[in-house]
Amino acid sequence: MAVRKSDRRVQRTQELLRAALLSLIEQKGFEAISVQNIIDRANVGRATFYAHFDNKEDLLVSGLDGLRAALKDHQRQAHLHRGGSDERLLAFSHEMFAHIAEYRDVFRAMVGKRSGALIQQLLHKIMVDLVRDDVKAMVGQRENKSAPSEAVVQFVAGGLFGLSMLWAEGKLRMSAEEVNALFRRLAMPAVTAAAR
Amino acid sequence: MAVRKSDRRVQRTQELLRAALLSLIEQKGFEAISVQNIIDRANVGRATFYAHFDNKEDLLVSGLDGLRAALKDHQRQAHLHRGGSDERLLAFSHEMFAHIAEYRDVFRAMVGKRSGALIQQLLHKIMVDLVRDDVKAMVGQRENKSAPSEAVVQFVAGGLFGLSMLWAEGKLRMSAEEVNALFRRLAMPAVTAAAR
Amino acid sequence: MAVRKSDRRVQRTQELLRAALLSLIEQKGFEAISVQNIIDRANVGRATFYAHFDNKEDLLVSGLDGLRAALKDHQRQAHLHRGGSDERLLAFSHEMFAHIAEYRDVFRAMVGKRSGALIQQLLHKIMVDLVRDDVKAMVGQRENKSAPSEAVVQFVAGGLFGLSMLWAEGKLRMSAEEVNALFRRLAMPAVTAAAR
Amino acid sequence: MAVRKSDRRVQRTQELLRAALLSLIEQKGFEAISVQNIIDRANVGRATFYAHFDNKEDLLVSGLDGLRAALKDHQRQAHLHRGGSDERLLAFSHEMFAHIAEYRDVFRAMVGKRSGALIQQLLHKIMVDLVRDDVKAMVGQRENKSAPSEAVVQFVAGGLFGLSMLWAEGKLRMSAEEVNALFRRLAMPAVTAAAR
DNA sequence: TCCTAAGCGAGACGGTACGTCTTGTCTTCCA
DNA sequence: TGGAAGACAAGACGTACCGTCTCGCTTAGGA
Repeated sequence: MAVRKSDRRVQRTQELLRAALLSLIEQKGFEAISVQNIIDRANVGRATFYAHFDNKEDLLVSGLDGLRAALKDHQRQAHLHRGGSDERLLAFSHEMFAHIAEYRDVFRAMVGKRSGALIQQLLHKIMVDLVRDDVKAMVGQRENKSAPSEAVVQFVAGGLFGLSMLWAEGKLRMSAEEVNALFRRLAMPAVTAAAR
Repeated sequence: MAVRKSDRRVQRTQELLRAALLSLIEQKGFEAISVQNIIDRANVGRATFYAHFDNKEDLLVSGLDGLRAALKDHQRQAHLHRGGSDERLLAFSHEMFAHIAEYRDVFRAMVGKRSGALIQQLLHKIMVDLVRDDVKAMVGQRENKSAPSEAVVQFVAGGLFGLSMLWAEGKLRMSAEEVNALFRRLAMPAVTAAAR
Repeated sequence: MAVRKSDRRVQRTQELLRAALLSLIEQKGFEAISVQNIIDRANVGRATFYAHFDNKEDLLVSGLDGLRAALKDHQRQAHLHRGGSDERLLAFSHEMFAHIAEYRDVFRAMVGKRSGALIQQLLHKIMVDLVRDDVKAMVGQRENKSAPSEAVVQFVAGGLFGLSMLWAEGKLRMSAEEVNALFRRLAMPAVTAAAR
Repeated sequence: MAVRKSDRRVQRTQELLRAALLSLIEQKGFEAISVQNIIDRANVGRATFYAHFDNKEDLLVSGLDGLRAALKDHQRQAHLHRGGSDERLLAFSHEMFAHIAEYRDVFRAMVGKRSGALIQQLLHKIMVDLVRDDVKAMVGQRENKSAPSEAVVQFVAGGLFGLSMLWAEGKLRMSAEEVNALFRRLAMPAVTAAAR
């Protein structure tokens, strides 16, 4: 079925809300934002907000889903096209650091002091899922009992999260390329530990 | 100056509040708790609560400070007594996993879905500080430009955090000893990368 | 000009809305009804409702106008046909109590606890107008300063209203004939006081 | 038990709210008032309002209860002290018209177009109760089947209500004394009809 | 032993945000 | 082209917490 015009209206409203949320997150962090703030900024009625989203966390999730999908896509394509298995491993990280560079301010606000538990867990989970896909693909059936792949995944994703936060805060004077190289250098030994 | 009896009364009240908070965190997570919940559980007046703490996060921080101090202490002692430098490096981790094992339920509640941003950042920060002291002590002045020690610290601490969460959730069938060994195996290559 | 088909459609829609309102008033009183309730019951679009009426009070008024007109008509005919002036005076009341008997349930809902200010004032006003026509016709120019006809009108209409409510609630075990006789017995002395 | 100071605080808050409501009723009628309006005017928090009253109607009732009690009191005293039975009958009316004269603006707002169903029913009920006490006291056991005392009560109270409204609107150029005399002249025949 | 200051429970209060509801306007699309 | 369907801005509703406050009771430790 074709997209109805009213659907486009709905789309527009949701976009307005997502944009308002992002700009507010940048301004004062996620937790300090009230629904009233969002709908004022978006020029939208209160009831309309609740017609589309359960609450502000729901709105946030809906926004991050775009990011998640984009990264997943890149990962899929990398798996198909790229060359050596070493190159393929954790290939998404390059894309990710590029993303963070582009939206540095928003990202920083999202992981900063004033952010919110949900938002952090969401970002963390996205990284975990990306790492898991790559690690599990490499390890295959040959699980190493003393280094279960899931444990390695959590370790590497946690490390990636920590590194990303530090870099986003601008405390590392590095380009996206450089920090990506660093990440891979730190993570590779851990990943290979999982396989045998 | 000697401890006045009224001080003991103050002590007792604060202890009551901390205990109430802990039991409530276990029960329904940090964010869902209201000040009213806490003072009801502790049998304490509202004004009394605010006489001792600014808000529930303040109360939480005051509680975690005990943990932080204990871990720091163990770290200091390890630096003095232990033998080879390899053994000394990240020596606090053994103690930490033991702690987590002891308070597994509370810890799980603290990092779980329903926890709260502050509490996670606090725990994360404790780990970062512990890791930093050890890494910085090892690297000394010889910073490696392509792997700045602070970056390594964030990576390792992030990895430790991820691993701890997974283990606390009980999804890893390992003893504290085993998970500690695993952590050291995963982290060591990263740490040594910082020194040249 | 002939009635166009679309006029009939309009008529039908308005009738649907009026019927829906009446049935809802009976069910839960005027104030508790929302426009949404009405258009759901009438199977009519929201915009359509507002095309025909300003709001639910407007719809109500349009419904009561029928009743008002009918009573006025009867009053006019009574003035022409009936015999002695005593008989003619307040002649509309007989018709009115008959009406109330017929729509007892709706009437009860209209004056009950859950009704609404407007609806009561409307009914009150209808009675006042009917009484006024009769009293003014009788008194003519000979106003009694100590008992102005308008005051008598308000008194008698108020009494009629009170009596109607009581009777509609079924608390008076009387026929329409009997309550009408009672009303006339109570009101007559007041009316005659106005003349002289 | 003595009145505690906190009770006085409560008292004061409730008084503030009642006063705010009254002044707002005068200004724009009962229905148009929002709870926000009331608490703004009274300088009171929203929660405080709901701690004391269920909603704005509840607040109104609590205010009118004062009036009701005052009139009832006067009625009781009149029954004790006054002379002949004719004088005693409906003796409260004198007091009532005086009251209305004093608070003419508020009263007018209360029965006017923009008032509200509840408020009217409340005032009506107060009058009905006052009239009933007097009529029932006079009639005693000797009920007249063709003119049940309750019917007479409703008729007289309805008449009183109508007359009061007209007078409060200032359309009758009469003193409180004169309108009271008029009321008694119009009502007496009806009352005596109830007794035989 | 009495008395005074502090610690405390209880809870009223002004305020802010929540998620729900209704209103009246406006737009889209179908018959 | 008129009407059903329903999205929308506006704003009130009653509830839940917050952090401040006032109130008396209890309890201590110095007089």
